[in-house]
Amino acid sequence: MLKVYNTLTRSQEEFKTIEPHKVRMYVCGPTVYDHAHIGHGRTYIVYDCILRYLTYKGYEVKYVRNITDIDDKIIKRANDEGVVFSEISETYTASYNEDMANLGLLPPAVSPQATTTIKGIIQFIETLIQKGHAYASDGDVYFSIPACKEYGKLSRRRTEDLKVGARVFPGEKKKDPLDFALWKKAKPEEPSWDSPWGKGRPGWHIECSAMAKEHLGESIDIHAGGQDLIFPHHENEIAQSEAANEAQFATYWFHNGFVNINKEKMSKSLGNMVNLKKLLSKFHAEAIKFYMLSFHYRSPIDFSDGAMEEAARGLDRMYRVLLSVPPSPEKVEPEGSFRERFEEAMDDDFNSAKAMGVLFEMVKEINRLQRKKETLAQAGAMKDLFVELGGVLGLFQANPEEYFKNRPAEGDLDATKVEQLIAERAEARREKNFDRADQIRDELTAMNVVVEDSPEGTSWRIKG
RNA sequence: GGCGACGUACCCAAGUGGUAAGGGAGCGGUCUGCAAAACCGCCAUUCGCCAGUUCGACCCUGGCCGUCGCCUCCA
Repeated sequence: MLKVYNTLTRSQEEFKTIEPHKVRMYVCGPTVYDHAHIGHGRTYIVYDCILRYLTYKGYEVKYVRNITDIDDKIIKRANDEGVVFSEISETYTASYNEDMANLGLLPPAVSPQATTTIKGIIQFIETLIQKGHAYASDGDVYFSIPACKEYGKLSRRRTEDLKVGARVFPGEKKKDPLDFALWKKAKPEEPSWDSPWGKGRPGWHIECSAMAKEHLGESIDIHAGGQDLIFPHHENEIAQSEAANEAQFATYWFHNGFVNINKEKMSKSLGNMVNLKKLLSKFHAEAIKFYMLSFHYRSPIDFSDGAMEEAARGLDRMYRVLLSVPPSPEKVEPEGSFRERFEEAMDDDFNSAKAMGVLFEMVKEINRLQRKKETLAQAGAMKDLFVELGGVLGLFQANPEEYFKNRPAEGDLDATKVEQLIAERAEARREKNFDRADQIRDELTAMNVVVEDSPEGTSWRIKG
């Protein structure tokens, strides 16, 4: 039985969908004003894993992950660079999509953009005004917090507490300091769309409510995102959606932990941002996934190069199994309770760290079984299960040979040259000229190539 | 100030009211021309500190110390 932690109730609950065997899942995507960093990477890796596990469990999942392509930060960046806002949003949307693909994440069923949902957003706002939850004010439209009794139920904040720090700034047209903008009147030179309130653009929170409704309906099973979105973003989404639809917005709210650098939050001002593309150039995509999934998704991660390298070594150990064990000739469920234990871990609020422990135990068992001819078939059967379960975490999607040879390495490696040296070394070894053989190995080591001899011959890989 | 999270071996990291998964590193061994990989063995009497509840707590309660996050844009 799958149990999940729900931020809304702050407790673990049995997972029950609105419609049997179907899951409607919405994940807040990025605001595309810069390249994605590893924090984005973690978030989308985590929900990719959850998507895969739900699918493994037999659910038909409709996964929606939006792109916020109109926002203050985008406009600011466009102004700084003297280009139109769409140039910024298009550039970084493409960059983001490229990163997601390179990470090997399953594409969402729909990846809606704010700028193509304007009609739905306007309708949504009109509904809120009609129902008395929003008001127009000189070209802006605000959501009215005093009219919203349950406001604060997700973040567990009381409106009285929030008011202490909030105030209305000059130029704002709010009735209450906590009211937030649904529609923002366009300033001169700003990108804008026509609306019943004049030219303007949508506020950040309303777009997610509108996109979720358009693609998944009024009530959804899972709404997820980084834990920083709990307040105000998700709190506001709940307020809008439940006021407009008069139905529960999302049953389960998942929030993943942050990626910190040296125990500090990544931020531009601290200059400690770790760019996802840069990381992908240094490590195999699956090593990054492996690293992220070796933590519980709700825990913070203190990222370090050392830990990342360690993860890469761990994944190497797993891939070595894929390389060395022949596939089972027929599909048989191997002995042992590995599948059960893997599911038990994942059923426990997607405990991928625990599930990876099971995977490592399988590595040891497979290696044991493959040492003897009489148990080689069993090793193959277990390897098949190993690959299947690893696949649920998004791992083992690469060809093992290529994994070891095409991995990111310092500089370019001339594979032909390597093969040539290996052949030469094999010849030297045949002639028992071990001095020459070791000399060649040293040469290869200098090229970051590890040579391994076995009864079947010599293989090589790039040192991880 | 309000809300919240965390503190487990050298490092990373799961975890449970009944006595600590897994990985990395290290050490010893098997194998190997040498190595690598793999396998076998060793590696926390102890889970920030103190008190309480309990037959029994690392896991429950309270206090303290430390680290961090949200409350303004943020995955």
